[in-house]
Amino acid sequence: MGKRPTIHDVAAAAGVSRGTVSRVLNDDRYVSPAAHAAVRRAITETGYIVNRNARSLVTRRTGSVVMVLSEPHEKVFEDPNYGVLIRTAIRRLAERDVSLVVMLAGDDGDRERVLRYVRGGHADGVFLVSAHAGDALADALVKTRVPAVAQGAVVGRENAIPYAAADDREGARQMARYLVERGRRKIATITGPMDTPGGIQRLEGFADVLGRKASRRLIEHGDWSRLSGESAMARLLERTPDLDAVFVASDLMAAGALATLRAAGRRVPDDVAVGGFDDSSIAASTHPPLTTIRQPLAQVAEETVRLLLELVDGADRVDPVILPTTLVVRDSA
Amino acid sequence: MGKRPTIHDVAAAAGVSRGTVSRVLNDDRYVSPAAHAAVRRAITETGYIVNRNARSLVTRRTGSVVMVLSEPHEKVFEDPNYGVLIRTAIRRLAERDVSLVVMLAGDDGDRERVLRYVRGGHADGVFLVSAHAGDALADALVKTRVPAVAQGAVVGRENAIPYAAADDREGARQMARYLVERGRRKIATITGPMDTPGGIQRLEGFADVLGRKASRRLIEHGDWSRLSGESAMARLLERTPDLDAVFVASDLMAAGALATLRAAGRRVPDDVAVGGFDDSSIAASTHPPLTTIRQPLAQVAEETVRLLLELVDGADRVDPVILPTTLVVRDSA
DNA sequence: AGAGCGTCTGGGAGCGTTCACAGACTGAAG
DNA sequence: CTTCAGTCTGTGAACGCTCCCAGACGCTCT
Repeated sequence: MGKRPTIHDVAAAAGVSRGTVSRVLNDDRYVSPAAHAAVRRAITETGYIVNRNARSLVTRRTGSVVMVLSEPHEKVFEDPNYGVLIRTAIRRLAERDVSLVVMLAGDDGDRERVLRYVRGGHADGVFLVSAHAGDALADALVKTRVPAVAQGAVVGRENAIPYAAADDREGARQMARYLVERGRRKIATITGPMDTPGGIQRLEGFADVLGRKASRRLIEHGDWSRLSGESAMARLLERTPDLDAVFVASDLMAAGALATLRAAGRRVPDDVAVGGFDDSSIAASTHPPLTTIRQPLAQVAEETVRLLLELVDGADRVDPVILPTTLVVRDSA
Repeated sequence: MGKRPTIHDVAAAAGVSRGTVSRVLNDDRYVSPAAHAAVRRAITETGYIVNRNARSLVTRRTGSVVMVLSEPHEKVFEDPNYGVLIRTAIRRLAERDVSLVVMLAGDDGDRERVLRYVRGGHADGVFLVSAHAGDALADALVKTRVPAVAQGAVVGRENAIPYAAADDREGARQMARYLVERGRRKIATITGPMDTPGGIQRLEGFADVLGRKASRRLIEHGDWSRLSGESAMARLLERTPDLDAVFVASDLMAAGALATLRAAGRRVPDDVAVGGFDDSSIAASTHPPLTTIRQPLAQVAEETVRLLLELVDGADRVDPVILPTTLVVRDSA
């Protein structure tokens, strides 16, 4: 197998100079139709593919962005939301011929590696997923001045890092209202971690509706994992055995809560109504299927990518995007 | 913010030449301890980070591999197995400071993009996931001569593309034997797609044990998706209402089968025993929890990565790896 | 003392692009 | 006919590395 053709070979085959080939490649102005055609033909003839390294070396652009997953290793990808996010991001980026590098940021070694990667100029942008408040990596990343966006606000850095997210607070209100309307009187909630926007705002929305009824003893915290949903539900049940509804801030945790309720002999929704959040793929497959709040996660991912690409293209600032949620009624409430 | 330091700056700071810095960077022989120390110090002082593009340009190595997911877009990541695979691969590769680019190969445009990417020399290796028999992309990839491995054999290309996989056939036998031992008499099976090793070999293992009892009317095919598990189970039930067990070739499909059985009023395991395969995260959270075959997927991913790295490092061939499975008994059978 | 060998260092060349600049050509305006 | 603006093209100079070669240096052995 011979060497791969370079821009030189194409130029020779087309009977023009490197410069002209380069202009065609980057569709610059000022290329005659004839030259353009000749180059295009030469490219397919020779099977030429540009060498991104050589290009990057001079343009300082890599044609790739990095997605950083800030979760402990065993938890990352536990929630099906990750799959939606990554799949959607890849597709959207591919349309622009940008490739996606995925990195984990679960421990210090990871974080250092990510930072080195970004500082080294190996990515045109950073797509932060599930960064928590006070995340040192997020700060360091901002300092590198490499364009960065987040899926869901980074608590405390809302202005430094643009983001797209669902309207968590209003979504939680929708569910709380629904539970109240259905005549539930003692409504508890299992929140996400209180250093994430989903944790904070879904609790706020819940409190908006329940008001004084949202007492401390009806609130428990999880960490988005299924297991944490199980144990939070157990604590709730022990403390307030007569609760008749629970709003769980994610479907995955809700699946855990369901298991605990079943083990405790509570019927859902007869004894206890359960409301989830996400409308992820698990929602429809629990028993009973979850009544939940649908957040348009694919769309969130698309918008996040759009923001990132705008920044990469030179926008000096972009506005956050908040997308509406909808109530999806199934059998659990 | 000034320019990023280059190898020149480090050389100047250390009072040596570029050549010596380069030697330290690539830990070549023949660098005096004094020079080595000076360079190391200069590197941290200046905050130098090598420019991979410049390096790649001359070495023809990129320091990254690409994971190619050959599934239709809506199905990719539906199964939690994907998460395990990708998470494990990223971690293992990170140890060697290799980054992972993830690409989808769900339609022709995707496949062409992948090919262009690999042909362009943008990855040192390819990690194929869920490639089906007759996959044109796999063939084209092999022709590029870029090192490639697969998670699970690529049917028809077992010799061209090294792989790591679980012992699908023996795993299926374990489950079939278990169901027989438990006194089940009319045992059906829902297979995976018959152009994947998991589809083929898990059916073979099933047939190994059931022998003549594995009649056509007790076999249905799914496509690994939950939904396909639901419908396959429905077809089975219609055709053979008196079946008393079913071996489903993946937990995700088994979850679907469980839903169909419940809807049909069959009790699990009393009326119908259900056996899954994978022991993925869903297995423990279905109702009832699935008795299944555990395949060490993280280990499979690790081995696949190991094979790939060996090829990248110049090995001219590596042997496939087959890992043992174990029966995990829960409540569904 | 000289030869020979292993160790260490510096610097030129080259990897495949893009970019900036200079110059050629065209047609319209003066 | 000259001037000028607009269009188009070719070429040298980077970009930041690694590779290779030539040569310096210090030993040991004859």
